[in-house]
Amino acid sequence: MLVDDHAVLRAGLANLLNFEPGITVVAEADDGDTARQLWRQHRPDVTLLDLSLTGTDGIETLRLLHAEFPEARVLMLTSSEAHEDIQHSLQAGACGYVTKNIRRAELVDAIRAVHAGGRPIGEHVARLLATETPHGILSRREIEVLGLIRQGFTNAEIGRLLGIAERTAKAHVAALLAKLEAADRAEAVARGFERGLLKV
Amino acid sequence: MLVDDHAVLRAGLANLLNFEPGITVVAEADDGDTARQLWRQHRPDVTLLDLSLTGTDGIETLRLLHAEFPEARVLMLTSSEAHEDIQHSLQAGACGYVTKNIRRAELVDAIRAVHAGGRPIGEHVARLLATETPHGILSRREIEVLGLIRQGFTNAEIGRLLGIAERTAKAHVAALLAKLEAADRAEAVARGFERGLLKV
DNA sequence: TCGTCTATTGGCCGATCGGCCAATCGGGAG
DNA sequence: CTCCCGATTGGCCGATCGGCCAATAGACGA
Repeated sequence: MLVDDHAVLRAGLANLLNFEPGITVVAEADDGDTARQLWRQHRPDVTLLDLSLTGTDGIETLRLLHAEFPEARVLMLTSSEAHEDIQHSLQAGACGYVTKNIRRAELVDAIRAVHAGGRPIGEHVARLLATETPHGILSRREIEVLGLIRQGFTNAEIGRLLGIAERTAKAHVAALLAKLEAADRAEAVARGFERGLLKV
Repeated sequence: MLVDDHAVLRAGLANLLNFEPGITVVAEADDGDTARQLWRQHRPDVTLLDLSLTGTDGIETLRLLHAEFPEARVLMLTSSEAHEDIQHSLQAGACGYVTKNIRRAELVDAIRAVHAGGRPIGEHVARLLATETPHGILSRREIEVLGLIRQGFTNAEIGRLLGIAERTAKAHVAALLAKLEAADRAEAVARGFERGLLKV
């Protein structure tokens, strides 16, 4: 089963995969809710899932699907190379993770590996996981503050909104800037989006 | 000719299009420079171009290609729904603009329309252009500055990087803050992501 | 050709930011 | 029962920001 919000990619991929012996695309979905519904009907051996879906995002869809059907075998096929996306996907129950830059043969290999019970990680992705080491995870308070920074609030306003002193808000900002390795709040917001802490 | 950084999409699309009578994929490129080089060799009737390319981006590639070969007929095929991307693509010489959510038949129609001299705008895209009325679309320069803000650069650094005065960088920042209705650069970055001007 | 839009630059100024130092307190881990 | 961490607060200060005023030149569409 294919789950991707790009109809063009789905059509092309379906066409391509149907030529592979032993592989048949039995269903396609362009959003998470449809995907889970179709899964119940078709029980596909393998599901290719994109992260960027309209409505329920890919991670959440994966989480819900996995909660309902722990036996579902899902291979993430996405363009994101974010460390968090990989980690969250695998933690949410994905069997594998490959990027869309993968070549045709490698994708087919990965699909067969997932079907056989393996947990393939794209070569490219594996390299990412090996090298990158995030310096620290944000506390809840810091994520909350980051959400307010995103909305353009000053430290004083953040303090007022959270019922704390401006000085304390500044401390939280300083802490999250360090953890995100950001030079200022603007870069912190960008890092937040990149790490999946903030969503569009 | 196909220009897209996702090998999976190119492979699928090529496979699919080669089944359409009268359509043959003569070349594929995954970056802008390769695209222009291949165009010189193959002189394709129609070029499908994505906006997100590594290195020279899609708009710049389009601009360069159009400057060298004004007769090139390019159909933008991308996932961005940002007003700026649509406007800038058409101004840079694109014959048409469709999103990857388009269905197979519509894509084929659009390709034939471009070949015949038309300027097709995807149904979805047309609706976007008609309905949404943002306070103002960002200029290319402003988007460029926004990209630097995102990376945590100060106005002085932005000026240095772009070879302009700090004062001018400040003017660009002020302009984009107004257009994005953002209180500060942090909110501007967030708005940039929300509008699809910035990508993860 | 005219007017609009964009890119460019200047000065001035109060508000805000981010960094550095240090401190208390409560809670979870070992 | 300690130790470490996160949340909280304080003062101080140079750097940076964002707003307001005005101006020139080139490009592009009507």
